[in-house]
Amino acid sequence: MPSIVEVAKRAGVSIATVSNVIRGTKRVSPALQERVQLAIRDLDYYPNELARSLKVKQTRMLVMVLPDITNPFFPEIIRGAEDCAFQRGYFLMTANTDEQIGRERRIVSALRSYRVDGILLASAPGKDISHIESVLRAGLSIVCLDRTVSGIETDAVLLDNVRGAQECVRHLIQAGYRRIAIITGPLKLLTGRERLRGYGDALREADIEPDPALIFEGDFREDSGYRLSKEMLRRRRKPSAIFVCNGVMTLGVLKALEETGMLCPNDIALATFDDLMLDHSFHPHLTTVVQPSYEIGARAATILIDRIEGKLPKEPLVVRIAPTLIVRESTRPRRP
Amino acid sequence: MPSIVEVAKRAGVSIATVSNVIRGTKRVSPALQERVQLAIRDLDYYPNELARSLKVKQTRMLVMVLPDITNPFFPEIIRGAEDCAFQRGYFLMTANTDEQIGRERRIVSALRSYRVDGILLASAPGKDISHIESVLRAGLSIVCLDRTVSGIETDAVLLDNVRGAQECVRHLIQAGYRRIAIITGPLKLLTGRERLRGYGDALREADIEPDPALIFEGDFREDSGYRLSKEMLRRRRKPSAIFVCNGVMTLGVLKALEETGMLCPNDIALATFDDLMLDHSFHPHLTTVVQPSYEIGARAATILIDRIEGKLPKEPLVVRIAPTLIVRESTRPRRP
DNA sequence: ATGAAAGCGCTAACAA
DNA sequence: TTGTTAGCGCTTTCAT
Repeated sequence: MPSIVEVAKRAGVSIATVSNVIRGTKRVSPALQERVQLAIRDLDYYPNELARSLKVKQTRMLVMVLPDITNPFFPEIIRGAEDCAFQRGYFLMTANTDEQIGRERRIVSALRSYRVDGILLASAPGKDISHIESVLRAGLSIVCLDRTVSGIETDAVLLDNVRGAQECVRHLIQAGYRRIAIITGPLKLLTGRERLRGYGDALREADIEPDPALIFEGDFREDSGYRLSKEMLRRRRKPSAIFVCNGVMTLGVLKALEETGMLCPNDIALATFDDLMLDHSFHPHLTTVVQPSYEIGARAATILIDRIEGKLPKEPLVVRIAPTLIVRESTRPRRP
Repeated sequence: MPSIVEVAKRAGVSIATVSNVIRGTKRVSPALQERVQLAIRDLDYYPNELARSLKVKQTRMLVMVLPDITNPFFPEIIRGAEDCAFQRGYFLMTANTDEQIGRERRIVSALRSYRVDGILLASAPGKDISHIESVLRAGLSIVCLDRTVSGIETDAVLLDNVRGAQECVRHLIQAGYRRIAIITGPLKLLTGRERLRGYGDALREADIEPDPALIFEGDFREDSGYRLSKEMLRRRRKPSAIFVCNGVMTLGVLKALEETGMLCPNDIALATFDDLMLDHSFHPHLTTVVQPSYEIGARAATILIDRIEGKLPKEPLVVRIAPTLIVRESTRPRRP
């Protein structure tokens, strides 16, 4: 790999001149420009970003740290963030923690050593958040995504979970359902708690007292959807509708319904968070709270870069993004 | 961010000593070790990997470049590669090209400037592959994944596509189907061509002459699955079975079946590449050629690192991974 | 066992 | 306009 010195030699100029034509920092005569460009091409020269970063103390590198790259909810977020980063001259990559706080710590440490400019973080749940605190103290910018790290004050882009859940359950009520069960996310996650709150709000709004026997705490994984719905369908007093708090769990619920031989929406209505591309193939099509994932990613990246570039006031900025309810057949109005 | 100098000062030693205790390169007396560790902790010091990399000319950074992070086929590959990389002391991240060769070029350029040690590449299709050639010439290691870049000789980990398709179609034939249609991938992709070949091989093996009217060239996207199966189902002489060459297109096929009111497997049998987690929710469960994605990722990373560390003979190493056929209800044996 | 110092490839302040 | 040079934070050779 040639260095700037070799380029300079070949072009017969100083390294400062090479640097100037590359970065356009200073005026360089057309003749020299030409010669330098030629040398660069001839040598197939790529500036060493490590050296540059070392000098200017910024890498223009951003990393999105995700808990579970397998969750189909994330890819669009990445795309949104990537597009935004690129437009503003940053480079964005992705790293995966597998929901393990230990891996998250390791990754964050590595990113610190690589001196990335900023981190987009959907944190794995865990009580030991010292790695986040210390990275923040060190002056690295972090924007939380989808979930916050509790106990940490930082910029964040979150879905308006309460509202999404509320609108969805409200719709179920209007469609004539009253015994509405919920399969929540883990209640140690803010996301989990907020969606449960929206559920409760909608019920009380319609003067229905939330029934603890209809509240099932899942963990956002497929198996919990399966297990919990099996359990609820075994009961004598079954619910007339289920509201599932994320898409992956819904896969489990569908499996349980199939095994139980229950038909949706005739035997039981179903509404869920997250579109999983199932709408095409699964029958009936599911009523869904859709998150604008691309926008979430783009907003988060925008805030991160604004923060890095010092364009934001000191206080943490927390943005709530509104979801959209898409009504489909799985919640067809109930025959009276 | 403190530097090694500050650590040295605080510990009252030279920077060489600090470096030695961090890297364990040389013996350091326990007393000094202690003092250095303390200083590191006190200052919350993270070694500057940029500076280190600049000096030692390696970053221990690997990047997987993917064409479409939205395709559920990739996440497991990432996990496999990540685990392997981590075990061997490398750090792996992911970047996304969106199937656009232009983006791929930009990303590869950036990675070159960042001086990453190696690239795992599932290349976007495109005829201008100069960026790959030049990066290879520069001595950077690349391992191709899932698809090769045609015209380039480099290490690769590929699925045994011919065999996967052949076994699948062979199974259909044994189950009593004879008019078997195929929805292929883009035939400009090796993957697309190989799966078609396996299909043909299986037919000829059973003395069935492949019928051009049953061969439909798709593009691995959902819409082509939808469109092409609509078209074939409109024909007077319908096929008795469809073999779909990837999972995403199958979503489209299912949609078409539903709209046409055709039932599987009674009206038509269905077999497909790639498990999309649909097996739980979609009825009937689909006969599938499953790719061992995790293993593909892990193998690729292993080869890449071995290559980087000079442990491989000079010739490109091409590994074929065997898929597994999982037979489910969608290809139930035909009533005679 | 410890330290001094050169140098990795670049930018930017300064000189010419 | 162009060039010289110090220095970014680290590793490593060579003295001590």
